[in-house]
Amino acid sequence: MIQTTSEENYLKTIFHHAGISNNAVSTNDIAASLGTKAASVTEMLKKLSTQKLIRYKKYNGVTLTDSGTKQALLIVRKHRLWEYFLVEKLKFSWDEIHEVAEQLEHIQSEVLVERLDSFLEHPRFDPHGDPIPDKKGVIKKSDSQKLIDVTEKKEAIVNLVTDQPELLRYLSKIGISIGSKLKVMEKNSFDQSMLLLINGKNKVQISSSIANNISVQL
Amino acid sequence: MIQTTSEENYLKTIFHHAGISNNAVSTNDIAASLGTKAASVTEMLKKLSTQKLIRYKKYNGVTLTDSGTKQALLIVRKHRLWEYFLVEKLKFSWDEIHEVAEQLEHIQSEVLVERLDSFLEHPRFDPHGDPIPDKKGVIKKSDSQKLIDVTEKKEAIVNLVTDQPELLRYLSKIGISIGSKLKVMEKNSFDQSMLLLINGKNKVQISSSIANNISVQL
DNA sequence: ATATAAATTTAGGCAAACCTAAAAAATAAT
DNA sequence: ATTATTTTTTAGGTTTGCCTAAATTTATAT
Repeated sequence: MIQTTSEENYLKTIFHHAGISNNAVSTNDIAASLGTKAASVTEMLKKLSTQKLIRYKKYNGVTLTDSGTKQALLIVRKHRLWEYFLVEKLKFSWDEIHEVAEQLEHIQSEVLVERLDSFLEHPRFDPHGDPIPDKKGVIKKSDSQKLIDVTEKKEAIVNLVTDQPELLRYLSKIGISIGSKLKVMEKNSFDQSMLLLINGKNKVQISSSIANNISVQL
Repeated sequence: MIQTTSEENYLKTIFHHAGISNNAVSTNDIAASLGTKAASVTEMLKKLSTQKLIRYKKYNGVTLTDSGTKQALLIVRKHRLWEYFLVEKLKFSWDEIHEVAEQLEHIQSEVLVERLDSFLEHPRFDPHGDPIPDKKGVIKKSDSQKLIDVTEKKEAIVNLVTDQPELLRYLSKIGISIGSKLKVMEKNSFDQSMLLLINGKNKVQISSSIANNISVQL
């Protein structure tokens, strides 16, 4: 039942790529995310498949089984709890935590996770605003949507951003953080870029790929 | 400079066996502690030797270099800080913490260790009473305690003895004086007598009344 | 529809860290 | 001082997770 660090990283990556609807994920996408090569991914997929953590047919991409999803959610739970700990207790800033949380998430101890959760008083969202699955792997949904889907002239409050450090640094540089008020001034219809007014002050143009990685509440 | 988990475990084990005086440690002892075989140890010793972390001559045991000692102390620092965290913040009992601390000590992040240390308010001793090295690897000596209170397998340095001439004569006869290094090999639970290893050489059995009159520092 | 390109898998290798069995060196015992 | 025993090292394998290069399958384009 216990996974190696490498297996855990594969499960987590598949989970993140599959999204809520558990879409099939391609070998190449996994390789790109993990910084490995496609051949290595194929190898690992076979291994995870024999453990019934994924459904894998040659050339067809993979999906997580229920068991695999559960495992992935527990890793995500650990990652986000540790992130919360790092920011709330150890006073890390949110662009410093990713690398460390990547290591901490692999510590194997169920009791540790539950004690940590209690110590932190059962936080529901990590410092990026991402929901923390409970110990059964259940994620409570927030009624947020992607910034890219927000219609023109609407105002929204930033809810969560991905934990890619570069993106986080860029966003903080242009003045976007969790809680920022964004007003969509213009949406460029052919490249999906948008002009934002941030906290009623600064105007910034952002690309669709960035807008795609910011989640907001209206 | 960064060690693998395995290399770190070897360094830590050598450190613990060598004691404060950095005695040579045997291949077999390392293998026994780590649950590996002597052949595997030999292999790793070669590797650590080329990294100048240990001094290794075939068939001669190993000692840590200054660099190796420093690395070992930093691992010990991390281990003990995490143990303190687990007990003081997460309410683990002290017999639950070892396994988890064994994992946590390998997390690679200097800033994490220093922030954890601050968060815990710079504890000087872990829950077992062992001193926590500072960030430079310096161990502050604990206050002295009675030899009879030293736990099994611990090493201590003789600090002072009472001034009863008979006792002094007896002690000098069996090779114990101020500055002697004592390792508690066995504690007999019903008469409180103990078997000591003196300066890494001679084994001596002493009664509780003698152990009660020797003061040591860890 | 067939050629080209892209994605994926297979085949064969490599390094780390372990193993067993046999050889060599050091230590202990007669 | 030789022999016997223990310790350590060498030699040759194994597994995990990675790699490159070549083969295969699927997708794209003319």
